[in-house]
Parts: sequence; C-alpha cells; structure tokens
Amino acid sequence: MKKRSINPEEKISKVILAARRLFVERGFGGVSIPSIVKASGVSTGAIYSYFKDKEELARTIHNQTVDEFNTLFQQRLEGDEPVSSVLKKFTELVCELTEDDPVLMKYMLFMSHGNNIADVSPICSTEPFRLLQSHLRRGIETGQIRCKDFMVAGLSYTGITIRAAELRMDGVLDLPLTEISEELFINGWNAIKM
Amino acid sequence: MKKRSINPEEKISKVILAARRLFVERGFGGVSIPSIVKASGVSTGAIYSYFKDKEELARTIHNQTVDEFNTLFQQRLEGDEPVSSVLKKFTELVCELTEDDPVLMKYMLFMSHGNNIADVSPICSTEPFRLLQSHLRRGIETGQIRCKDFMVAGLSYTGITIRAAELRMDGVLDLPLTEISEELFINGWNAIKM
DNA sequence: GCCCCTAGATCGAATGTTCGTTCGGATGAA
DNA sequence: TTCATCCGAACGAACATTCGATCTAGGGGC
Repeated sequence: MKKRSINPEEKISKVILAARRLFVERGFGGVSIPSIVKASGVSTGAIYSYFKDKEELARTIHNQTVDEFNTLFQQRLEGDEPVSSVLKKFTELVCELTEDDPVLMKYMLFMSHGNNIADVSPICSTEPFRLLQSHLRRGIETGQIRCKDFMVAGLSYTGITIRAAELRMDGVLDLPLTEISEELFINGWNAIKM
Repeated sequence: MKKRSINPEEKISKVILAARRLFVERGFGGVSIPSIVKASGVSTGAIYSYFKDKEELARTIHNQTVDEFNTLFQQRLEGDEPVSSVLKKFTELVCELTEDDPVLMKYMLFMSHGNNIADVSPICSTEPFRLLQSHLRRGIETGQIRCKDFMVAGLSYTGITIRAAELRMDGVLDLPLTEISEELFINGWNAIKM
C-alpha cells in the first residue's frame, strides 16, 4: 500500500510521543496543534492525515499508553502466582517505570482525571487494575487478606505505590523509587494482609 | 474609598467558585474566560477588574483552596495528640470533604500535577502535609512507626486515603467514603505501625 | 423628602492573537 | 509519469485582553 519509502509509522510514533509528553506537561486543553508540530517535527498536514482531529489523536494516545502499561505488567506475570507476588510485581513495575519512562507513568497517573476525553475508559477500570482485583478477590477467599471489600483492599495496596510514584514525579521525593520498592510492597501488604 | 454599596466580594467569590469548578472539570488550559463569564454570571470586564489576567485568577484560586483545606484540617486538631489520632483526623477530613465538597477535594488532589501555574507551591509540600510530616517524625522517634524514612511513612499512610478519594471522585467507588473512613485509617495505620 | 451629580463599578463590543482544521500544490519513490 | 504522501499558507472560529460607554449608589443642594 505504502508508496513513500519514509515510513509513516515512524512519523506517527513521533507525533504520539511528542503529544503525550505535552499532554502530561500542560493537560489536553493546554496543548495546541502548532505546539505538537513544533515538538514532533511533523507538519500540520501530516498529523491531520494520520488523525481525524485533536480528539482522535488524544484517544489514540490514551489507548496506546494503557495498552503499553498493560503489556508490560502482563509480561511480568507467570500463571498461578501467589497474590502477594502479583502485588509485588505491580509495585516493581510502577517503580521502574517512574524512573525509566516518567512520561508513560505520568500519563497513567495524572491524565485519567479531569482531562476527560469522550469514549475512553478511566484508567482505574482498565485491564491491569481489573487483573489486580481478580487476584485480590482470590486473596480474600483464601483468607490471606483481611479486608472484606476487594475494592478497598485494592486501593489500599495500590494507593501506597501510586502515591509514591506521584510524589517522585512531582519532585517531592528525592529517592529513586527502585530503592524503596521493597519497602512500598511491605507497607502495602501490611495494610491489607490478614 | 468605596462608594458603591454592592460588595464586589460577592462577585469575586462567584467567579472563584465557578472557575474552580471549571478548572477541575477541564483543566487550566481547557477553561476560557468566556466560559467563566457564562458560568459565574459576572462580566468579562468585572473579572479583569478583580484579576490581572487568567493566571492571577488561577493563582488566587490555588492559594485560597489550599488555605481552605489547611484551615479545615487545623480546626480539627487539638494540641498534643497521639500520632495515630492526627492521621485518623486527616482521613476523616478527606472522606467528609470528598462527599460534601468534591470540587474542593478534586482541586486538592488533581490540580497539583501538570496544570502547573507559575509561582505556586505543589500541594504536597503545603502546610497540612508538612504538619502531618512533623507528627510522623515524632511517631518514628517514639517507636510507634516502623518506617525509617518519614516521607515513606507519610506517603504510605496518606496514599491509601488519597487513592480512595480519587477513585470515589472518578466514580469508580460506589461506597460513600464516610462509610469506610475507619477502615481506611486501620489499613493506613497497619501499613506503617511498628 | 426629592432630585440631580459624580465617580467608581460594571458592562460587552472591539482588537489583535492564536487556535483547529482544510486544501491546493509540492515532493519523490516506483 | 504517476499518485500516495506530505507540506504550510490560508480560513473562520474562538481566545485573552482592552477600553469607552453605561450604570448606579451615595452625597449635597433645595
């Protein structure tokens, strides 16, 4: 299909990465197409040939980012793990991503609220969080977890990890999260264990 | 000095409340002055007579909101309380505000990140959070709290409460937070206690 | 009490700018 | 040469901000 040798995928990717960075920096409403043109090096016309409008670009970025996080999480899981191990891997992933790909992590944590784009599901009800919840349900059934409500158990465990990532990315925490990943897991597990 | 009896304070307050609601709904960049005019019922000219520009309005809203939360928190504290009691009161305040004044609470939780306005301190380094930290330091010194680092202790405790508020306001949690306030405190305290 | 007068408060049309989006032409691989 | 791809000037809409016109409360003269 493609005639041009310059691969459009490469340009699309440049647009998405640049726009995602701008979105987490300034919020959806604070980002203009001209600023995306400047940041990505891709022309207005090209951007509009890839995406119907600014909102479709935002939707694409949203879905792609959630997929990316989901894939990274699933890759770390082996079938049939103890609940605590699944939770620990969640914390480890968030800690590593916070240091290595803060734009992805900021998007996951900050863009869900308020910057509501139509037709996208809020991040807390996406795959990785649903996966976590099914494991937590199992933990409650097997008596490993104290909370009766799996939603409360889930937010209590993840709240600690997520708050740490938020504070680290806001520049309030000086320690790299990879150094306190273990401690965050212990605190979270203590919060909900029987 | 003033000749006019109609108090501008009332209009200023209408502008601030309407704009704050819009800011948490759409983010700073997504809110236009015309939309504030429509939502507040105050004219463009009046708004610009109260505030130098849109950014000064945002700064005023920010400072006023942080002050409001801070005052509400301090009011609940009596001098010389156990650490766990201070933490419990923080959770209770957040839970009640989430139900009673979600706009204030959303502002506190969501507007700190990304929507960075120049010359305002991030919310996590404001008065109520610093106050919490000094109590936590005391808890570590007296051996009530297990964590060595008071920042990690603070985020581990508050992370649970804050995450609950976020999920509730995103419509993911069905239970009113006032019903699980006690449980959130218990989970948070278990996360950090000796 | 009544009526103008004044000056600050308020208004919204006007201004220049930037935005999102379009489209006719340029480009270059096949 | 052909045509999918890409470019950026151009367009109307919406933006932030300004400013001269309008309004109104409160004072002073009667």
